[in-house]
Amino acid sequence: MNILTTLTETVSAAFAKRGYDAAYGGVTVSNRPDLCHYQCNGALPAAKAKKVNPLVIAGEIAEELRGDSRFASADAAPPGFVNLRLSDAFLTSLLCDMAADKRLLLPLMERRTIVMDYGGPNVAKPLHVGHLRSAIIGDSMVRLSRFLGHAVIGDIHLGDWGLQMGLVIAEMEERGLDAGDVSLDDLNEIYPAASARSKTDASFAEKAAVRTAELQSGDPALRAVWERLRATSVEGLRRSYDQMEVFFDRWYGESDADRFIPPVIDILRERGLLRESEGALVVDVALPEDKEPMPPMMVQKTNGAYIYGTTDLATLYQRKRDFDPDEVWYFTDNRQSLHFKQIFRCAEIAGILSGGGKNAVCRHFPFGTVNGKDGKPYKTRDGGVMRLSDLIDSVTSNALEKVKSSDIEIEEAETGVIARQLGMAALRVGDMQNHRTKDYIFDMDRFLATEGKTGPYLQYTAVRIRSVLVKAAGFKPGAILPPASDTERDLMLCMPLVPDALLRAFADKAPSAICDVLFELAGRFNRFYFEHKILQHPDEERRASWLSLLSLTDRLLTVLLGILGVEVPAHM
RNA sequence: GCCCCGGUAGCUCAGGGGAUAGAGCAUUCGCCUCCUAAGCGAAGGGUCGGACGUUCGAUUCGUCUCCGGGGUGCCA
Repeated sequence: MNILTTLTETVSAAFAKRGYDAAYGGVTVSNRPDLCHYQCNGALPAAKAKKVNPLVIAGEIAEELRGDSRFASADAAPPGFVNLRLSDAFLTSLLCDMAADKRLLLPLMERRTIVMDYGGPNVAKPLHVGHLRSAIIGDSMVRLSRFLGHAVIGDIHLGDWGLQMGLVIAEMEERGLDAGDVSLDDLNEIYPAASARSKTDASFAEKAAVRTAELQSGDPALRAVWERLRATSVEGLRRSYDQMEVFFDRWYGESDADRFIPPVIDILRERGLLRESEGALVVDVALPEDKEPMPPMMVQKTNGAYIYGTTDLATLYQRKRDFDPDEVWYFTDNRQSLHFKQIFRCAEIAGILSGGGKNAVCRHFPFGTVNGKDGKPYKTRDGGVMRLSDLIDSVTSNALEKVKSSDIEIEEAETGVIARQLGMAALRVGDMQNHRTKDYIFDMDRFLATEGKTGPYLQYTAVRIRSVLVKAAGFKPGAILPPASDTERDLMLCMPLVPDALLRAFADKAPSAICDVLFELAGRFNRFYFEHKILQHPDEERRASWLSLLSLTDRLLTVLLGILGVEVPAHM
């Protein structure tokens, strides 16, 4: 059980016992660590409701809690705070329990089947930083959800069936290229060129639209070309995702949903939801209570081709049929918020997600834009889109320089692996320390810096701990003892907050909560480490306790970093 | 036009009705005869964009406003 829930239950019971609403018993980590470890502010609103002095209520609650041996103190403070300090004995036994439990005292949650969509790469375009965000947030949510007990199916959902394919095919025709001749690099050049051309050349744009419609209607020659292009692209995508250690259980694409478009259209037609509008087929999804504009969702374009809304709907149909999930989660750019609202509503109205006594819930978890130092979307120096593969290469080579200039001697053979681990940690933590929903500024130098709140800092902390544990191989770890200093207590007090951070990250789909607790834990450990010379300590029992505390710290760091997809290097 | 999301220290960001608004970077000053100094400590630095309102209490909630970003049917 996590500490905040436990304490909230205790304090709520105290409120109830004194005749107040138990809902006032919410406990939070104190914002005045000099005064207490945890606090409850509920006496203030409780007093407001009853029109009495809040300090009196706080006093009653504190008195109620004072007999509880888990607290070293329970005090009322003006104007009406209840301040709680944990006893060293309770804190120590809590950590002993934590050390003995593989799951860090977190029970498995009720198992849900969740399909997660965190890829969305376009097979005609190279990966860029936007895909990085989707990939690492999604990947972390997969790892976290599995840790908490859920069944997750990660799907890359390739963008392989839209206008982008028609554009590429049309451009290849113009250049007289055969699909077999097109390499990954060619493909990465052809699409932007075709996209640009379509904006100035109307007849070319028309041709691309026609090719798209033909491909979607099953033209065998185009299908063959498309298959070749797709294979070339997927090979490159796999390489990038593998480098990042982002994994998917399914490599389905929009094209795999194509065969489910007819049944979906049938459902929409049977239910009388389809309407012709300006030559296209649309479904009305607006509700009377909508405050924001809610245009109808387009299902079929004037020229008969389908667009991403249609394939997304068909994909939902497929997911319901194949996985019968409880939930479907999407991690994409927040610019697609309206789009997802539309398809979720459409799916709901059409009943695509119901059946078998289970109604799948769809949720979009949007994220902000990755910007450069100028605050505008991240670009290369010459203003082009920064390719993810270039970015990874660049961060890895920067990391390699740092590894080579390290004070620690590292074998030549290891440097490459460590550089990749550091580079990916820099990218992942650099991204995820920002709240998911916000834009952030991408600054590789800062992410990879020697000092600061970075992925490598967290890794370094774990590396130091492991180094001590290796050197301590001759000593036996023993039971964790009550803290011998303030810095040790501070370290210990941080540990029960780890399960809460995981639950918060899950509730908000925000890995930044995990980063927060990691920096707190690592910072407190480094202070402890600086102050106490573990291996030199004369008292055997104390030393044994510290070794156990180190092991627990290491395990907490490793679990948290593992959920963020960050590995701990052997040396650094 | 309408609708979303931001504006907190020089920079990058936390916090989100309550106690003295916190980190990291940068700046200045300290700490390796001792387990990895990619570490630790200290100092300076804030009218929480602006105005009004609700409240015992607002950086946090509401209204308006300024600035920035995004969305608003045949791209994804």
